Amino acid sequence: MTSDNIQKEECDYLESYNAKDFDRPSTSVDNVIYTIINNALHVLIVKRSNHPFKDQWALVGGFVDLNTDNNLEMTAKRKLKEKTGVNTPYLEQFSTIGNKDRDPRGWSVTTVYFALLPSENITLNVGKGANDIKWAKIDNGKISETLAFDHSEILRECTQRLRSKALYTSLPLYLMPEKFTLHELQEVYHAVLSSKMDPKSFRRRMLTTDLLEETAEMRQTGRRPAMLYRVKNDQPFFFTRTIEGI
Amino acid sequence: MTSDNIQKEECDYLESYNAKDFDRPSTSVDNVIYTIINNALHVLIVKRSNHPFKDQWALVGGFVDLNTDNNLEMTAKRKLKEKTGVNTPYLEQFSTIGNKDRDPRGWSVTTVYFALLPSENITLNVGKGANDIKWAKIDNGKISETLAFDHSEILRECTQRLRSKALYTSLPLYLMPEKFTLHELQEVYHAVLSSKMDPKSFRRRMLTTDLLEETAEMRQTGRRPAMLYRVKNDQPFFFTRTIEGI
DNA sequence: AGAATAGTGTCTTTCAGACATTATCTT
DNA sequence: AAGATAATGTCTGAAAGACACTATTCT
Repeated sequence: MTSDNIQKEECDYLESYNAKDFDRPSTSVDNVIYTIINNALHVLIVKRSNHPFKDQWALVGGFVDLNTDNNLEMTAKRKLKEKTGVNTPYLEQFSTIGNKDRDPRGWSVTTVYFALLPSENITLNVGKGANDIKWAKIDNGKISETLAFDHSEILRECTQRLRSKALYTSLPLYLMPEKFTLHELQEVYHAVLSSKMDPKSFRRRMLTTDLLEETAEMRQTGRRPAMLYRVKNDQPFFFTRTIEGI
Repeated sequence: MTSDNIQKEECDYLESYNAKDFDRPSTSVDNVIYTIINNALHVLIVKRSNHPFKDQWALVGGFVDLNTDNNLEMTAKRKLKEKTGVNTPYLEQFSTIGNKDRDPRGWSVTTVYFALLPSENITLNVGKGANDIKWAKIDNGKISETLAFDHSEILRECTQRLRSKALYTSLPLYLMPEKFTLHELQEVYHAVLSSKMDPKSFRRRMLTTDLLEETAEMRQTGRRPAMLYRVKNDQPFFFTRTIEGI
């Protein structure tokens, strides 16, 4: 058969193809949206206003809308913008969970993204499908609320991933406001890692790369003023060695 | 409203819920199955016997079967077993691609897994939906065949991921036969990385961890015989520093 | 002996760990 | 001066890089 014939055949096939002929799992996206508040890691959760799991807390997510979303990442960004009013500076696909038991309505697939945001300039908005929204504090990798579906497990695994990445990447930089001191940055690493690091090792690591640049300003704290830095290069950086907590 | 009432309400909701009421993307799984043949990295591809992309090469994949597959990983393992006759010693979820353009039939989501297998004991089988199957040699991150859908790009990105993981993990061990020499293991690392490593550094790294154990045998090569090793601990190992190519 | 492959000795380099010390500010 | 926070000096240690060297086999 010639290649032209195959193309003709494929057109005929596509015309007669009916997307509803086969059973398909439902497809959603969930976001684990992290920020830092009062030196502690927090995650954004919403209270569901619809069944199933009505009135329970859940991650920020929703079904893919085949009409408005060109791809999965657009679904993630749409939900994130709807709830926070901002575009996230960092969004990474974490993992996809699909099985027949996670949703009482049947076979369901969710693609989980995680986002890192500075907490300034965010105005929380309950948006569609929710009647409450809040930042939940992460303590020892867990929050006090029980989440809908398998979201508690997703949150635990995602936070574990963020933690292990903080040992060899600059990802926590995406949680920082525009200007910050090295000490403040180290506190954010501590919040993510749940462990402390040697200040000399930490500063050496941050300053020998080309990640930061000094501003002309100092943070006036009432004690010795601290140099304010800003991010110079907004690509994530991967160190060749991991750093240890204390 | 009491919690009992919510539960009752949820039951009513689920009874009236019809899974076909909303448009859903099609959901598939694709496997990037790697092995080593003649000291070169290869990937398993099949020739499609159905539209779309009929008679073109593609990764080993297929739609999720909601009746037989309890979760996404089962779909991946089912297709892998169907084509190779074996269960893979290593399977990792790589990434999920979902958009409206990747499949001419419309919005489609695929979850990509990658597998690492020793090439022994494999009997290739065309299985369903294919009329040919073969190992394609990966040269500089690419194969000579053009793949269906977005599979060429998926393969490129997945191979890049495997490469970067080889710099700080023991993953290439899953490509080895039961017994192997350190030199053979290093050759496999070279095939994955497309670059050479210092033999002293490589051996030191492999032997100071608890990954391998000596067998009582030597490989007779016609020159100085080499010690044969086997894997002692089959968990993947993460080194705290990356190794450099030459 | 010479070639080929296996494997080692050892010095250098890099960067983190440890921890004492100095610097700059306020009260 | 005392106290608090910011920042550095400097020694040690772990593991990789570089590369010359030895070991074991076959012809």
